[in-house]
Amino acid sequence: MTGNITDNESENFSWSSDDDVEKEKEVFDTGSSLTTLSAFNGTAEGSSSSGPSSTLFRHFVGAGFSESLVAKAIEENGEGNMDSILNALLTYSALESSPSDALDIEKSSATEQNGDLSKTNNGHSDQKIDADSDFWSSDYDENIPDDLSDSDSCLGMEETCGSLSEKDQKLLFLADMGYPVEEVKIAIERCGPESSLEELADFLCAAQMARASDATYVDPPAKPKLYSDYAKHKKRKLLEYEMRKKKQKGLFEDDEPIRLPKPMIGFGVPTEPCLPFRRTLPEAAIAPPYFYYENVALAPKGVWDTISRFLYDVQPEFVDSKYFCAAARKRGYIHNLPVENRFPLLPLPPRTINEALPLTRKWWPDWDPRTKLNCLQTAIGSAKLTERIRKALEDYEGDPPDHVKKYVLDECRKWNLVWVGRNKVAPLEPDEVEMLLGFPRNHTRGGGISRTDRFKSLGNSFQVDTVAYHLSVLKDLFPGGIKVLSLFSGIGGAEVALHRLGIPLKFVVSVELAEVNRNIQRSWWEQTNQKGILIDIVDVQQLTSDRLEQLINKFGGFDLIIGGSPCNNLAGSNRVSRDGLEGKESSLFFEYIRILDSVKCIMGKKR
DNA sequence: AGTATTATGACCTTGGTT
DNA sequence: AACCAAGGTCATAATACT
Repeated sequence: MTGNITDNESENFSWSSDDDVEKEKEVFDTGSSLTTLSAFNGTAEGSSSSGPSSTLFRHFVGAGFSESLVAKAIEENGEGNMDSILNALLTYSALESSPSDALDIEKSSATEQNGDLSKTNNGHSDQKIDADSDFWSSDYDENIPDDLSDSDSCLGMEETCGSLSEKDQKLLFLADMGYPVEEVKIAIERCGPESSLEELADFLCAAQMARASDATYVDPPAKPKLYSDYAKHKKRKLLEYEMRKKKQKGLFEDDEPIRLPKPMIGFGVPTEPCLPFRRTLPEAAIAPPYFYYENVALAPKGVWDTISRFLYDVQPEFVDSKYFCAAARKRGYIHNLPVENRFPLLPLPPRTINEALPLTRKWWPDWDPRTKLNCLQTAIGSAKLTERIRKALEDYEGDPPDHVKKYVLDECRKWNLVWVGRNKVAPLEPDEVEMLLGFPRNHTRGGGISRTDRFKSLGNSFQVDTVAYHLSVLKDLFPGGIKVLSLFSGIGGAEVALHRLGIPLKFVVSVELAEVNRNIQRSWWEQTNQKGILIDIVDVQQLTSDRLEQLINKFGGFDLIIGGSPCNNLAGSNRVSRDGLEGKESSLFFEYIRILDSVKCIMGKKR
């Protein structure tokens, strides 16, 4: 697979190969970044007004905008308003490039990507090249006119009556190409309703090829004629899509917003059947180290678009942990890990409430249809509430009337209450939460942590089985152990996941502000007889580029940078300060990308 | 002073109807 | 298109209690 990066093939990483973005980054890092960074580190405490301003600057530049434009955008929009800055930058860029060229708007940095395609074919672009040139080959250009003419009816229909949804259009179209309808449906679900025809076709094609190599399945013979037809349709469709996008959103909006997939299983989960999937990473994301970023899936509008933009335009993988355990946990993960040949932690955890909490079975009324818990949060239901529920139920001998059932069920869902006796519901205990999240029993117990803090720490953590499934591909890549930089690591979900996968932890730098969490992780580290080195860092701002360089020099770089930045400004449960990415804690996201970029640069220079 | 308890909506998505 | 209704969400801050 294309992203497999081992130490011995470090020469052809993309940062050294080409393009202006990288050059700019390089120049910037060797030059002014030092001053701005040190200024930032030095004055961060004092100029509390707008936190990571120079970090912002640096990473807008890192994202490919020129320094002067970034400076201008920040000056005009203020440091606090990130969206405005982004909009301004996108506007500048759009104005700079020719606005008449529809295809240039397709990707946010279309011109650079075109350059990439013509210049470099290494790494990830294999499949892309296939799709663009080989597969739907030849008469790409010549046939556009008569293709347009012979498809006018179709086009006109769509534009005038517009009754077909975009999804249905894609479905019909791909079905027309000879793909089975069921497969197309799966592809659309898996790639998301907003996925492009290219993505869908890639998906379907990969599935077919995978099956072709599978002895039990006899693939129908390929039909070359269809593919050339496809080339024509594809061209027209793409143009059409661009037109519609431009019409709907205007020039300055970004691409289609990221949508949540249904079902929310990302590139697959061990418990659900799915087609094999291959993905093509953006060029900029294919370079060591591996990174893995996590946050809540249901963030305010546009947040994931922004996050994705800062993480090299890698699309998030949205996964609901209800496919791994008995509790839901809808999260987005942006990573550059391979997605083939994943395997789950064994034994598979119980996936229903019934199995996970067998003692509740006896008391579970048949009018409570829940089989999964909702998201495990940081706060639990109050005693007053469970008392109210008990009293509401005690008035009736058998089944309560519907309105009481609804009240009880609503509260049970909202607070994840389970049945522990006749007419008695209760919130989960901390050890039950530990188990559901995949942590060893008593992971967060004792050592001076309060019960309240246990719930808080657990509620803020990874679901270990889910993350481990994604990280499982690292086991073959790093048989001798792995060097991890763990940001906002909390109670150490990432470390626990790697450990349970049997991947030796050679070297872990863990950044965590809360002392109770550091204690938990240190305690786990010692109890599991880890042979590697664990370095605690309290504040993420202590991880300056100097410090990073020092650490990298000492231990030879990092293999994996993993972390989820604080979500409390994004989470729906927050009634007070759901401020999006500009929130106080959410801004730590920019520390994540600062550190990721910094490590990439330092490690890049070493090679 | 630290911990436990409690009350406190809003935003987004989805699905349905008008 | 517009509207509505419903479900779900890695939380915060005031208050009470040790």
